[in-house]
Amino acid sequence: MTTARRSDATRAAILEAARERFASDGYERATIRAIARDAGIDPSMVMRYYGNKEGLFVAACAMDLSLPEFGELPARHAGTMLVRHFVDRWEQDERLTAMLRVGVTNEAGTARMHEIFAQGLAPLTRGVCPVPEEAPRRAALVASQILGMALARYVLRLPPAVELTREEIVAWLGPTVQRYLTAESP
Amino acid sequence: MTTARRSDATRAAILEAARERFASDGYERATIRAIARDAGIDPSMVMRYYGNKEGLFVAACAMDLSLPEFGELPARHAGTMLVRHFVDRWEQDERLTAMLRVGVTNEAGTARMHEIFAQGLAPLTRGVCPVPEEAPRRAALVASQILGMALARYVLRLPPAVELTREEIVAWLGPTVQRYLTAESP
DNA sequence: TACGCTTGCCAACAAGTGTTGACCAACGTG
DNA sequence: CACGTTGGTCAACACTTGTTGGCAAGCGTA
Repeated sequence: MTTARRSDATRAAILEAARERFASDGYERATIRAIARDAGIDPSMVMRYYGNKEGLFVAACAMDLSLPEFGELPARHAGTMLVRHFVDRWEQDERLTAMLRVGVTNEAGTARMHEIFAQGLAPLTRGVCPVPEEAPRRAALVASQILGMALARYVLRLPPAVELTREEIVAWLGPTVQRYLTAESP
Repeated sequence: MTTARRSDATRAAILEAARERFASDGYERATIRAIARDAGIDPSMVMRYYGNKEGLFVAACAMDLSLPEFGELPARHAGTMLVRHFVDRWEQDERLTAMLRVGVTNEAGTARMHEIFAQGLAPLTRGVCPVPEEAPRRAALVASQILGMALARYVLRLPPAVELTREEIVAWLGPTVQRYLTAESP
């Protein structure tokens, strides 16, 4: 356990500003100078605390990959629950949008997305889908639908996608994800 | 009709190099210098022929938004046909990947995606889906699934998504899109 | 041949980038 | 109090970016 430092407030301000900038501007356009300005400090502080820009991104998007345990829950509602869980998180955690935006243009971001997919989503499907060796493929299908909605709604902001309510999204995507998880291979 | 110019070969080389760079690097990292180097000419030529970087992007991604006519075709296969059509185009036209990558970080790219959605996909759903005023919402759902697969497969390159065959994609996503188009609202 | 237009290269500009090191003030402990 | 450590600013570096203007060579026409 690391003891509290006098600079913890500054460090936190930097991380929050970085998350906002990465989420709204992407990796290249989120400049260290702009982030520092938002945080109300000098750009050189960012370097001192996080080494370089990539280190800052890693720190700003660090999170545990733990997902809720679906193993014990009724497999027939896994789709709906998964969609609801992701929509809720996406609404309240800028890191997800930041990672999606950065994952498209930055190599480290792409790698992090692969990691989250492999360690977060793929194992989870293993417990739900019928044939174990089909799990990665089914996880990819699920990812395509969930990331696609995030892309349309939070990044591209297509008006009809923005206007959907959370419950509408759950009602429409839930059965899709459920089918990708448990329906027999076509 | 514009008459042939002596520089048409160079212009075409620039556009092709630009498409490749935009598709693989995104807007910011696709520098004019790199594009010019790929095309084997001086960066200043790019400026002369296309004005500025944004003009180059517009020219490189210009295309007609016409989609095949689905109005006359059996509405019960519209989902499968739409998915097959998009997968085929995506495989052979770098402009689509370029537009997706750029649309995530660049404002002009986002605007172009809105345009393609509004003028390309949305009108097409109007002829297929039951209630006309639901057409935009259903088009957004379709877009989320199709763009999501493009994102996972061509941009993020999640291994299981890359390994899917075209026919597998059609077989899995076809029914999803069909449901988004024609199933009654949940 | 002489002229104007096109094609192309070269060198440079101004602005912005990530990054670094010197320097100052405040704090906490001996 | 003196002193090392920490938090912070300032100015500058080296580099890359989009963009511009000048100049030479080639082409077609008169």
